[in-house]
Amino acid sequence: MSKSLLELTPVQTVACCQPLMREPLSVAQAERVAPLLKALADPVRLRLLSLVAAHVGGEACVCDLADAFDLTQPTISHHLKVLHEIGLLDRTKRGVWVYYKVRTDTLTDLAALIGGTLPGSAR
Amino acid sequence: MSKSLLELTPVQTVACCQPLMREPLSVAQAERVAPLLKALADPVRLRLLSLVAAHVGGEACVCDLADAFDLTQPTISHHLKVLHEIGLLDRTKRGVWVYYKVRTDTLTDLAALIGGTLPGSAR
DNA sequence: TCTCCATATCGATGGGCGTCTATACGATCC
DNA sequence: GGATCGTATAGACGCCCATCGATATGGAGA
Repeated sequence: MSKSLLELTPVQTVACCQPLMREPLSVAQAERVAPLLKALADPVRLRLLSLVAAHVGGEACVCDLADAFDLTQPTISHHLKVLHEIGLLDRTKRGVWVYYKVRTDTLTDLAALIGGTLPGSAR
Repeated sequence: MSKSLLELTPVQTVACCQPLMREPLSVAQAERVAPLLKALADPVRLRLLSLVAAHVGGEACVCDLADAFDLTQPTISHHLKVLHEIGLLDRTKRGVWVYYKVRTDTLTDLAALIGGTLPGSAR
């Protein structure tokens, strides 16, 4: 688990209710979460993340991904770097190829913070 | 529930697993979700949302919120407008005051898309 | 070693956005 | 109706960022 990333206490995470909704976020918390959301807040990066996750083995190399977009290779590489540096993608080099893999824990923490883990809790 | 907002099928929502991780997001889906995340991806707006949610009755007027920030009133007003227009805040005018209220359903849908609704599903 | 291929870095550019000041709107009260 | 108070809009400015073309890096094969 990546408690350190969002700095959710185990209680907050386990309590299974929206920390965002329970008590006011501190300035520090907000400034730590915002960059993560900013990294996600791009159509290309959302699709990249989803493509990587849905790929066989949960990982994909750049060559697998670039074809899905009408963008240049440097641009794709840039987006992958953003996702990697923020902690949403793991990066592994095997031979000439670089494989990216989704860090599910980060996404899970983020979702817990945003919406909690209540299945039918819309009220 | 606001299925229409993110356009999650009931199955995707109920299936309670990360749609983002299950199959590649369509271009249309990504372009619909990204603005929502972009609206959230700002420290001030995160804190605004959280302040509104944590306020008594789940709603707060601008005057309650502005004091928590070192920003001008128009700037706060601008951020509230962004959150309102994207569907994260409801807006009600009572007399001279305007009250904002968090739309929990939108947040819940978003969280379901990002991380699913699995309590301890980090893997 | 030379070449080729996959990926990353660099520098430039155009557009979007967070913030400000100034001002407008609209409701309440005297 | 005029003053006042809460909130929103308008316009301007500076910075960040998505994208590009050009180039660098570095492993694999001949």
